[in-house]
Amino acid sequence: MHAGDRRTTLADVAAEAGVSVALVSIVMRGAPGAGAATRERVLEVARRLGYQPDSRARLLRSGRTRLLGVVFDVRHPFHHDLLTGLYDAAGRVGYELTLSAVTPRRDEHTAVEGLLQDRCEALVLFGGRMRTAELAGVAARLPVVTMMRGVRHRDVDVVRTDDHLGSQQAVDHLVALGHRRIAHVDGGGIHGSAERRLGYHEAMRRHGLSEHVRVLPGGAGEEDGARAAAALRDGPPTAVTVFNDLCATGLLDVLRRDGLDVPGDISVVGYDDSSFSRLAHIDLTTIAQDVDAMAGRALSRAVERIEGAPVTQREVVIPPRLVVRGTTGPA
Amino acid sequence: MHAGDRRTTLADVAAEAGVSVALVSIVMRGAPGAGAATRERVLEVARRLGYQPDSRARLLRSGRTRLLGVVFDVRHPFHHDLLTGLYDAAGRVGYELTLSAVTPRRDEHTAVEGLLQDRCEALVLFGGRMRTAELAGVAARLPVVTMMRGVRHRDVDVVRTDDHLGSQQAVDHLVALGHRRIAHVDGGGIHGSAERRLGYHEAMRRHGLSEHVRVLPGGAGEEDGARAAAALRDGPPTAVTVFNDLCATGLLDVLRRDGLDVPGDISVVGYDDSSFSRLAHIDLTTIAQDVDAMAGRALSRAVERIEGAPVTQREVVIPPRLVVRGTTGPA
DNA sequence: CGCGCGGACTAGAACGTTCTAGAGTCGATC
DNA sequence: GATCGACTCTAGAACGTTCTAGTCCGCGCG
Repeated sequence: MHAGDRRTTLADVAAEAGVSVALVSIVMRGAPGAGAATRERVLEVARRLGYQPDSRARLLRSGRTRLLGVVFDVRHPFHHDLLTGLYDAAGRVGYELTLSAVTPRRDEHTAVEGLLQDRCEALVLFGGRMRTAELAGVAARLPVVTMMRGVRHRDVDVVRTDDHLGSQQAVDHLVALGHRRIAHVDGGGIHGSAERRLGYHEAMRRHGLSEHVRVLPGGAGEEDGARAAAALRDGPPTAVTVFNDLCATGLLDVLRRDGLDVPGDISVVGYDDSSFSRLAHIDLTTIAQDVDAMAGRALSRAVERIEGAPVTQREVVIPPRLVVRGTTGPA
Repeated sequence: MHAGDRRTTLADVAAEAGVSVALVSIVMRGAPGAGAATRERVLEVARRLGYQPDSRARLLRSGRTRLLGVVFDVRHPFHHDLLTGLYDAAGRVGYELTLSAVTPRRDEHTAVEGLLQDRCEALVLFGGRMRTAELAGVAARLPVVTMMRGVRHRDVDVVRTDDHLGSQQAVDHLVALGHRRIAHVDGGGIHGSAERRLGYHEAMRRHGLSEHVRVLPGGAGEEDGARAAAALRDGPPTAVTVFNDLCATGLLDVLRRDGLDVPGDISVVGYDDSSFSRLAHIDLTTIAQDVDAMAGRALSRAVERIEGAPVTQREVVIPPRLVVRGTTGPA
């Protein structure tokens, strides 16, 4: 059924309507230069023949593609929120998005490679582990904006959340509730964990609580949180800030199994506002990243670079926001 | 920096290497018809000039695109698992994937439209609410495979899980544990809920438990599950099968707050094996869909249609699998 | 009456590939 | 020594658009 039949092209429509190909092109684009009557007739014929423009041919001819490549990881729920924001932002400035996913068996290089062949005008990379040198190599070809990670290279733009500030917001919230013995569960070597840890330190010092500083090894997974909870058994603090939500969930689980009441005996703050942290059953107080702001800024950085505007600020840092739910309460 | 400089093309490489454009094309494709020495030299030049093939031009010329369009919803975690499987399957048969996302502010029509312009050879649609008539309209243009929903139209292929069987597996599991008073929380009008409800009925009858059949109104969300739990307060059954995991989570939460022990007092089975159901804190027994099988079958259906193979089986139904975790136990 | 002007339309070249057909070279076979 | 085949390479058309540079026509104006 779909075997031999070529798709209808401008030429088909032109022949049927008895006009030139160029004129049909004009009509289809809504460009000026066609009479009202002809325009009407051409559109009718196009509809009747089921004409669909071929974006490849279109873009091939007109140098610009107005196409932005996005690399995201299917495993990271936050990336999906970000995609939503990015589609919105792209629509506003008249760009299209093409997506390329990273999966457990499809790495970033493959994903980026695919987008380069699609002749995107810029790349937006969510997180990822590509080395600065590799990124620079890509950035020599076309503008690259990375999100949710830091990159020290003048050709690579960065849009990220102020993790340093986020940790401080968590601590401030706990201190306001009367907590003093506040521990922090670390993220290990993962991107962002150093900043979150430093923010914790900073806030504790600011509140004159340096003597109560306590940092436990953790990680990005539930099991890391569970291990940290076990380590807390001797003399638990009254509150904990945790590297991320998943880790916080593992911690919470062990605490509750140990018979502790949350937030009665101990308060917990996560980080990321992952979708599951909203579940009534988990109901985790956490630090949320401002998705729309991040998407908007990433997009405008990309467009500025494409259009050759001077780069005023290579690194954009967005303040996060505390979301208070049920895992924090008075000391 | 990225302003005036055209990207390097085959012609540039050809000129620099002192050969014809056609030969460079041959070398870049790894096609036979070039001497070893020249091949080497051309590759070197291409690398030096940073040549990147232009997939648009390439595909434009060679009628085939070997491109499959995929429409997924950013909000649905299960779609991401499926994407992973689909990338794998596509890689195996030499097809590329282009993704188009549905977001809260970007609907299915927009997503499909974009893919049509990219000249995909077939479309794979995850779930979605498009009406059969609309789907048929698209399917008249190119092969369409829908997943995780039923469509009664001879041009639209379907790959889905056997929800009828899944519900029965849940009931069988509970009966094997000694449960007899087993209730079902319904999904309301959502796709798939009728089948899951019927499977429950069927299994209860098969086990001679028709007198204990009890169906409660529910839905897809946590709050629906919470409401169902409240409705159970007078004379709770010893076990419940629930429309999906999110709903089950809401139910669980209320049950536990009511002081019931799960699975001591009551067992709960969810449906979908959503990522959060694996969290230690939730640890939900559930019915999992076979992602790899679904992806594989969807892909082979698409390819068969593209290549004009006779359609032997329009609807592929994959059996689901029970995943036993911590929310079920002996009666 | 000739000229210029603007609107409607068209021919044909581009865009960067791939594909078809064929040209040239060299060594082996008859 | 002519013919063949294999191999390497090339010229040029094609894909479906958009863009540039027109042509054609009618009309108003000097």
